[in-house]
Amino acid sequence: MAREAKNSGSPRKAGPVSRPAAHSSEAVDDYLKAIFWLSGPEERRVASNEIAAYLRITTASVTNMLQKLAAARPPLVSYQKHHGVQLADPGKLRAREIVRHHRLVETFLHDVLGYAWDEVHQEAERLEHFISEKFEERIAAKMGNPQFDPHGHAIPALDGSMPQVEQMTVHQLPVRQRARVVSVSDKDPEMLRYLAAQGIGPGTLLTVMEYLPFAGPYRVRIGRNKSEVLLSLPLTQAVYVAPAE
Amino acid sequence: MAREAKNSGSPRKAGPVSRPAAHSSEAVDDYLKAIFWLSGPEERRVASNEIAAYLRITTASVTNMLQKLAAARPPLVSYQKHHGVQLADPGKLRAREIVRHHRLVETFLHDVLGYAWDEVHQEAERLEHFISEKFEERIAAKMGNPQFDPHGHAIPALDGSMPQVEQMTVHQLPVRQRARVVSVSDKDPEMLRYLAAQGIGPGTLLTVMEYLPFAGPYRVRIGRNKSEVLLSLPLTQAVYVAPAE
DNA sequence: GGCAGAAATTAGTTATACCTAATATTATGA
DNA sequence: TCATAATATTAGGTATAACTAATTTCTGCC
Ligand SMILES: [Mn+2]
Ligand SMILES: [Mn+2]
Ligand SMILES: [Mn+2]
Ligand SMILES: [Mn+2]
Repeated sequence: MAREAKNSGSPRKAGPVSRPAAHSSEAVDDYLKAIFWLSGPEERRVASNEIAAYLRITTASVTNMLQKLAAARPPLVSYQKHHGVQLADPGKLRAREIVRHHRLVETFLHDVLGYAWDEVHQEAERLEHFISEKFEERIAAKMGNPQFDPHGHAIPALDGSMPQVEQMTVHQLPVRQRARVVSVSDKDPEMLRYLAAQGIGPGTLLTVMEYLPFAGPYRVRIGRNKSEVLLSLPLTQAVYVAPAE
Repeated sequence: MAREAKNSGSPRKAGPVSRPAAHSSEAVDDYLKAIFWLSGPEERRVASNEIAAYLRITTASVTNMLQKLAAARPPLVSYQKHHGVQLADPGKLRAREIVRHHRLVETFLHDVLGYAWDEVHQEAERLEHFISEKFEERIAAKMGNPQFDPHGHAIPALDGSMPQVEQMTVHQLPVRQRARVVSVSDKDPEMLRYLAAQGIGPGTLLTVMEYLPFAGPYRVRIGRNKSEVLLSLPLTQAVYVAPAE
């Protein structure tokens, strides 16, 4: 992908390209997404450090890319040497668009193509960069513009807006406080398979009955008062819930 | 995409990668496809020249890449300096796999997502490189393992085999010889829209009534003896037919 | 057989995006 | 306050895959 530099004359592929704006590269997309997640809802500055760990690359590479993102016109990030970055508006918009792509694709793979919920993340992680606006629009339409992906994550709207859902992890949930599962981390397929086997997914009602000292496990009642399961600390941190009235 | 070179230590993305073989790059895929098409059914050697024109890049770039493809282990092409290339078996297999991806994706976009037949090629041209084997398998299954794409092109089987259909262009069709449209070139969206408007697509019965000297136009009867249309030389070369019994 | 022109290759450059190693800056705690 | 540890930046290098310009090889024709 070393084209479109000085090469305004002849695009490498034939056919009229409808997309007007120059698309950001996969690498740029991934940095924007990383900053988006790491900066959190309060949109705090993110250290090169954190980005490097998140993307599993060196801090030198990160510094390099941050300088490019800041030098882009319009700038995608606001960058201050030695003091981290923040997404500028264009960068934030692009990050949210990629998140929309990711979650729509996940939902599509799950609902339309019958993928298991632990299989969708990996494929979406790649495809999110390469689908067109038309593809996005068509799969969204086919599924009736879904609001949530298979893991319970909210799908950003076309304008980038994302409903902020009030939520905490099971780890943070007080004992005996009944709660409903909002979403589950999609990063670890094994964890997802295990949770599914325990009957835990978005919508599941649960109550922490007891947590044992020194990092659990947690004894959790599923549903009204049916079964009980034991969840390790990592599992309780991967399940997000909202207290039920 | 400058990873996976000396970088055996830490893959850039988290998560266990199920794909075992190192995937070829988009550029490599495109070269293999170009050689595949240019060498034709008789699999003749292809000149750097032709590849450069087909991919709209310089011959220097082509020479460079051909040397890499030949140096790969196992070699993807058989290359002799100044005497063009031929696909080696691994290259041929990969080329056919990409063609399978392309045509399955086109069919999926058309049949499942409701794309018009002039819109599918561009999107498939990109996605063919990035879908997984699972995605391929799932869309194929969802559509009942289709044999042909929306333009009438045969979809290679999983083992790479492609039925060789007997066909000629309308340009080559003798006058008054009734024929059935097998396939239509998918490269030019405008042409596809025009042909669709004339009622011409895979399966259409037609007869050349007359061709006027000096590059046409051709007077062509559509169906049994309903309407007649005029087709320019480029159009008659874009429509492939098989004589009807 | 030799020569001109076409085709291909080599050489050197650019851009992206990674890397390691060396250096600089910032933050902390004695 | 100031030395040291943690962070970040710079400098220099690699690989991919394009480019232009210079050079070489091949081919067809006289
Ligand atoms: Mn989009
Ligand atoms: Mn998800
Ligand atoms: Mn495949
Ligand atoms: Mn086609």
